[in-house]
Amino acid sequence: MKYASVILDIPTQSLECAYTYAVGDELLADSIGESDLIGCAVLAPFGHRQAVGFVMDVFTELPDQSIDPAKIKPLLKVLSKPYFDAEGAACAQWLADHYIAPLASCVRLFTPPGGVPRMVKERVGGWQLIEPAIGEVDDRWIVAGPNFSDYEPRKNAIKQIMVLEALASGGDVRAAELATEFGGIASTLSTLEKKGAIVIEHRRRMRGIPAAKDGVSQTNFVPSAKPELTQGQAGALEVINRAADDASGEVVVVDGVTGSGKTEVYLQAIEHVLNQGKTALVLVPEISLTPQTVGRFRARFGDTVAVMHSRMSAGERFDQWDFIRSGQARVVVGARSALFTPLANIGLIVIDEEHEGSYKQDSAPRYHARDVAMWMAKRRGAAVVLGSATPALESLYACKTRTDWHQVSLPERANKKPLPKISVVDMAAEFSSGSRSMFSGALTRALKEELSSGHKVVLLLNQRGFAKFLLCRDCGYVPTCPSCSTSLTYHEQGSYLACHHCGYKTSVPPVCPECKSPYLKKFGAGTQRVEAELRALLDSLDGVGAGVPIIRMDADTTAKKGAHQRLLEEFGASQAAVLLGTQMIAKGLDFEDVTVVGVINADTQLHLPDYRANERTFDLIEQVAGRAGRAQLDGRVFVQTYEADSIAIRAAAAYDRDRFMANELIKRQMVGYPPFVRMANVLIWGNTERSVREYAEELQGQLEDVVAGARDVNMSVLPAVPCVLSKLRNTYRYHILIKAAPEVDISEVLLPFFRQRKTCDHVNVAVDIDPEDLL
DNA sequence: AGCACGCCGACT
DNA sequence: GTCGGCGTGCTC
Repeated sequence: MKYASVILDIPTQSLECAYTYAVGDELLADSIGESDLIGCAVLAPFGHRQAVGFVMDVFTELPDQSIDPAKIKPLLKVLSKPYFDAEGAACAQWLADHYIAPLASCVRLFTPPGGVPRMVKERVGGWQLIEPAIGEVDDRWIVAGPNFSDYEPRKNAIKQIMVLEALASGGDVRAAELATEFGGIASTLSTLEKKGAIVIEHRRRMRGIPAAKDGVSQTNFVPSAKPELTQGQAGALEVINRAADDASGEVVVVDGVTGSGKTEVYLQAIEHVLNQGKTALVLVPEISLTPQTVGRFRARFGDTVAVMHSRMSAGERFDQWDFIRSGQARVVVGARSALFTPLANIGLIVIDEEHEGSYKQDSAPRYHARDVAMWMAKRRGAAVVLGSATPALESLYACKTRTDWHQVSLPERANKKPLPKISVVDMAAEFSSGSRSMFSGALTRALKEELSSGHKVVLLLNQRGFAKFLLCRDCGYVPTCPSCSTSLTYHEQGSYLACHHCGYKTSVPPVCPECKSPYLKKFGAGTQRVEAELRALLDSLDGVGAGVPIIRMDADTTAKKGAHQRLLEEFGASQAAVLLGTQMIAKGLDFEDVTVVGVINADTQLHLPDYRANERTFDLIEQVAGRAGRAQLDGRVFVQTYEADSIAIRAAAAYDRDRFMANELIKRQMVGYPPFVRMANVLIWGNTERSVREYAEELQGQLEDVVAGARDVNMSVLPAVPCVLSKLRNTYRYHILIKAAPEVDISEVLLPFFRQRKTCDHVNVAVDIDPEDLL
């Protein structure tokens, strides 16, 4: 008798542990071999009803002595092919433990969305098993039959003749294609098939990919040319290849300025592991996952490239998932969720734009793709490449302090062009000299010069500043917390300033405490208003005028599917034009005739109560500067700011990351932030302020007991305070920050407490390990 | 005594 | 997530 350990797909905290079921021999015989039972969806009896579960492990003997053998029931049915293997099961368990998340939610990461059977509650009659609505789809293909050349259609059988001609000139055709061209052809085809002139074949179709001749593979694929590597690229490739050959989970940080050809290094490193019979996984931030990005990988590796991201339809994802599972896919390019596709034999995991916050999932399980990739690589003997023009401070610090992290630099652009000169424009000075415009004199002059000579301009509106703060327009003073060194956020109701780390509160000062100016501004401006002002400005400039289009790219204008792409094409096709947008335009754009880049408000996020604020500002400037002067034309960059003396902005303007990093590391060490401490953020939210606050305070006490109970652990629980976004979508939010020394495994200490904690009605609790932000 | 309600543990 | 067992407290 075999036994299966099953995690039930019922998302609740009280069903965390796996249940053991007997596996009947006839069940195995009817479905699949025993080794493949791991990862399968199964139907299991559970109390008086049935539930869908996933097999985590298979045993030949009863594994756990504590279970009464009489209670064990047999599994009823195997519902699917395996979604993951033993390695995947181990990963799900690790995710659940490390991120303190329900195991069922971690297992679900491995299943193709929409393609999984589940139990659904009916209005009458209780629970019902719903088999997946999404599965394989076939295309009908018309292929020449045995009598193809002999068959003579009647002269008036026009449709028959057209079909045969199409077949003779273009080879195999899809029935659907012929139908769109010639209209109803069903009877025509059946006649031709009867005569043996054609054969109709059913071939598996890949949704989202133009149908290829034999369903999947392109027969006439020619890989794109491998360009000669620069010295820097060759050096980076060598380090990566060595790490891949070492197969011990080493990490290589590729620190390459924009345009330095990081992608080519990835391509050749992937080729290296493919040649050894291994596979490769490439993660890209969701917004950078454009057809062009995928195209570069397809151009080199052809139809062995699978793609996986959240904007694909459920059908497309299912097809790609199945393509990967079949083993035909050798390279997977995708967003963070691609980590969980069934790619076997991974030799290399590339994470591009490694510093991007979107690699952290913001709902349970709150995993970070980089950390999951590193865990996987270690287990499976792969190497990890972290690529970025602005690697995360933590990554650079790890390279300096750990032997299994390596850093390689690509300091030169592949086209040998120098990086564009960055000018910092002090907006406080502009203001005191009488200008009230949001566009400085220097930027206005540059707009006029470049647009009138037919070049393009990119303007970035740094909108990551929804938390309002107070700013003195004369001296740039921003009120900060006396004990936390973060800026205070402005609260409309009650008109007070508050610190969201320690709870410090103070009233709004009537004049600037530094220079006594009454011009205290509450900060935060929208793209629409900037667009209107920019339009007025352009229309007033000689040689520019109303003919120059402004293309606005923000969350609003890119909401529709394909809008992002369309706006970029519009910008590319224009002569002189301005692209005005939020963060999303900071990276990946590659237009040859962009000669000016302007950052309207570089400092808004400097004042967010976020310990990464300086780093994010530095990154943003470096990233957006790389958009200028990518081809023959020289580029200029203007950074407008009220914080002209801020280290982040000064150092970014000088492309001096070492200086920034040295300064920032000292600050982080003093105030106690990563990489010098590890953090966990406990979020508490619910419908009434009082119940949330009271529960948060109770939880704080319990957590303090937990930490006190853990011996020799350097760890502390900060007081429960309202979140920066204290009221969000009608829920009230509190948080408790926990800090620990870097060597402490926070999850290990907190896990038992949260696993046994009873859920509380009306108040929800979530733990965020290594939080990306504390808002 | 009889019943409504809420809490708590079991479910393999 | 759902059920049933059990204790509490109110009602007939």
